[in-house]
Amino acid sequence: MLVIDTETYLIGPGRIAPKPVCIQLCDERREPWILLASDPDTPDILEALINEETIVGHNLAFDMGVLCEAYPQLQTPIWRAYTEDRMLCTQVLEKLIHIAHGWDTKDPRSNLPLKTNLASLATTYLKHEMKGKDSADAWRFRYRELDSVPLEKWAPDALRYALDDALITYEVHQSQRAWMIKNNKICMDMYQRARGAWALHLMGAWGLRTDPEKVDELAQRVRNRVQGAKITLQRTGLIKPDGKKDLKAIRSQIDRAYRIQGKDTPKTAKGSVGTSREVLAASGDVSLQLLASISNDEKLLTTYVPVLERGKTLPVNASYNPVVATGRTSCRSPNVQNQPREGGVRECWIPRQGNVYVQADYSIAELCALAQCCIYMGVESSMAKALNEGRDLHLDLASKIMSISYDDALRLKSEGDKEIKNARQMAKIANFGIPGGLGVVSLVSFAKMAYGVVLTETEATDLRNQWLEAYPEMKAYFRYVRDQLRTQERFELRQWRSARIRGNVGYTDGCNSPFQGLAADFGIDMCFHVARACYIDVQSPLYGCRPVAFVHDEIILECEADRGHDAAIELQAIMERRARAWCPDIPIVAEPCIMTRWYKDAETKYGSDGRIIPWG
DNA sequence: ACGCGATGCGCC
DNA sequence: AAAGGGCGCATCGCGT
Repeated sequence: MLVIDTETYLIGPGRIAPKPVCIQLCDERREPWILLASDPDTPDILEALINEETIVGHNLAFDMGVLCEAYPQLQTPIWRAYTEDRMLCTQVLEKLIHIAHGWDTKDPRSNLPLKTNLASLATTYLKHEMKGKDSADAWRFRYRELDSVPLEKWAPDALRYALDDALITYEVHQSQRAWMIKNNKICMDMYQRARGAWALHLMGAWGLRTDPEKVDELAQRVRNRVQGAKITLQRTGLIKPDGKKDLKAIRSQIDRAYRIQGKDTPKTAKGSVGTSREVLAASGDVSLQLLASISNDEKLLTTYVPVLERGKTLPVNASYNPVVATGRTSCRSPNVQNQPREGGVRECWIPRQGNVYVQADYSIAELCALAQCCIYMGVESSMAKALNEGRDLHLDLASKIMSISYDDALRLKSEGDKEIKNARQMAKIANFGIPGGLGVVSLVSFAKMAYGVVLTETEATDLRNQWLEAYPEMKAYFRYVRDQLRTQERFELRQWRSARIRGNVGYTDGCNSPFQGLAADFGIDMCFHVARACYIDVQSPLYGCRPVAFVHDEIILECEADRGHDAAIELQAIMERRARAWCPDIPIVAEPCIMTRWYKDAETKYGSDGRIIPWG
């Protein structure tokens, strides 16, 4: 086992893999040593080590990105080591440990906020304070001053700081292993997630660009609408002279408006007057309704437009979190996983000159994963059966709701029958809502929120019963979770196949996690395999493509325009193959397409020669 | 000036 | 028996 750490030039937009200054190493001898990046022997030494050892690092993906960029000869060895489960990130492992215990705010071992930076881990595991006592920390951002400077001339603190990081990482990792064993919480998917972290890091590092003209158009449009309304609202006192909302005034006006209507004032969880768009819109008050009408544009203007502006001149480098409680990933700075589908934000993202986006997503990934979970449980699954018969799952349920055969449902749908269309809509509500443990009351609001469908409680009850009848295995699925909770308030969940542990779950999260986590597992696994094809598989049609975004069941690559078709087909093939590896009993389908921008509902579009051409 | 809880809202 | 989950981000307002 070998710890690798690097000190580098500074990071900046478009510079996520900066030039290294030195590489520190530490193995079981616990005597860290250092290689100068400028030493011509360094890449060969590293190559030999990476070919042999299990490599450990804190935020390892960053260091591997640095090394790949500085020494192209290391690319293949690094990818091989990831593929052979010889790459391990202590930061990712720490997150898995937290999830396994079900911790989310404080680390009970140290009573400190739950963080995963190296200093926090040193405190928690080693009782070692990395900061404050000396000047070593001061070197953190100054290593570029030491580029090509022989080690004899380094300030002792600069050397010590660099070496300490490697040693501490080594010691922390030993402690993590001891902790997992002592608490019987071995994080079996730590290598898998380290792979995912690597693929996601590369996506963030490559970055996304925006279309300057489109961004300006959007910004202009949205700004005008918000500005106009704000001037009016300042006169009515709902917005203060400084442009900020006066929540006190807004809340009291909402209260008044609802009283006038003879309705109860909507309250939040903590008991204050709710101020959501829905509340404002239903207030019957013109000013409040005006406020509601700009809510959407305000969100675009404050959250999304500034990021799009940045992308006009520099790559936007999102940073991904390779694992959260359910097993999914998350993304920040910016969060490219929650770009609005409506309003023209997505369409501002464009591939670099001469490229197209090759994109694909899994269809009904989580439902497929749910069916596979039932099979893993040893339960016969009619959902799996329907999927294996190639049925559209929503239409299948719709046919059962209407008490007709699947073939008749297919025929009616193709004829544009209204009743079957409605039934299929109801089926979607059931399929997407109920697996997570939605009760009747919540199902009603879920239908309204997500689909604009108004259900009575009776209708929701019927729908839920029909769903349970169509998929009898789901009774066993829910029963398993209930059984866990018969003798305890919370329990420890073990994911199928990945064996990832999630501690401290109750009923609804206990229902959700198995299938959401399984879909997340094959999603991130797919990212790794796609990225590997893009970066090092010279034989692959994806070679040279660059993944730029991952959104749970969707991946987007930049690809040279004339290679789009072959890339799309290969992307689909890898995606379906990786899904199979996790869900061997379910045929999971990926749908590829080519786009000139990030369109929300792009579909596979064929040219006259039968090859896929850009959508939109 | 800054931190933080509450609230609301974007996505899958 | 009943029970959607879970991210990130911006804003407001209060407290230190």
